[in-house]
Amino acid sequence: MRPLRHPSPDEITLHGILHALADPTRLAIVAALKEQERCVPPDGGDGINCVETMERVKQSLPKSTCSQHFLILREAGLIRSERRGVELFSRLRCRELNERFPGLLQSILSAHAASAPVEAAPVKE
Amino acid sequence: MRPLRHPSPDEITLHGILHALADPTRLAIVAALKEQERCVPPDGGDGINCVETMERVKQSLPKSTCSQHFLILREAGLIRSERRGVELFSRLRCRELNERFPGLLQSILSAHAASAPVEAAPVKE
DNA sequence: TCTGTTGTTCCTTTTTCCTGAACTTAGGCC
DNA sequence: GGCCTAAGTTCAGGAAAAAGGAACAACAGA
Repeated sequence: MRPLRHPSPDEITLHGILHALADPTRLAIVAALKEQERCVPPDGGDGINCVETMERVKQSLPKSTCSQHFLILREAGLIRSERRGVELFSRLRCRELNERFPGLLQSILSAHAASAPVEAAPVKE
Repeated sequence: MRPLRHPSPDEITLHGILHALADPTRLAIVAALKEQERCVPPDGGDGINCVETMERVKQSLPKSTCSQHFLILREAGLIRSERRGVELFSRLRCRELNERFPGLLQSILSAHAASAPVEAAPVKE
């Protein structure tokens, strides 16, 4: 099991971020982590593990696919992950991202929220 | 030669935009069109053709590849293209994009400008 | 009409992505 | 300890997407 690699702020590239967020699943994961951060300030508590995250995202994907998605998000510098026991807890690197590319993550997540409204407000029948 | 298809504002998706801009060449094209718009207000004049755009981007790619890039940008709703004679003139759909996803394009282009400074200001030796 | 330029379409090669299967790691239970 | 289970990881195969060459279409100008 190789160690978790996290890029330093100046190693984070715009291309890496856009590529990571261009995938709907990964964007949903990031949105879920952001929501967690909003609910459990400061700094989103201790993060969420992969299973819990995928449940919130309401997608059931093979474990290998999830692992890849989290790897890409981590290497893009979007999330910081930490192994605790057998689990992997991740959270957004909001502060660093906002210093590196001010407003970028916020505007993408706003656009995401606008185009994919929360399912907590479903259409009544 | 099939007609040029442009999505209406509400057909424009965040995923389409992020996917289109996740490619370095396409991001550079969009940045070049934005720069054109800045130099020739309002609305960037009549647009730039593909050859001229690729020259500003300082990339020499096969024509087929360029054609594909412009197609993807167009179908994502980022640019509006128009055939005039044998040429294809394109320009950014700034206004519509900003109404659809406020601040999104601006923050991406700002991040791009920050991470890839213009080569007009090279490091002195 | 002929020629050169611009861009498109098609098709093949290359690259990237997805996923099932086997594996690693850690915790719980007897 | 031995065994089992759950959470992720790694790897290899096939599927999907992107890149690029070649032939083509459309127009302008001589």
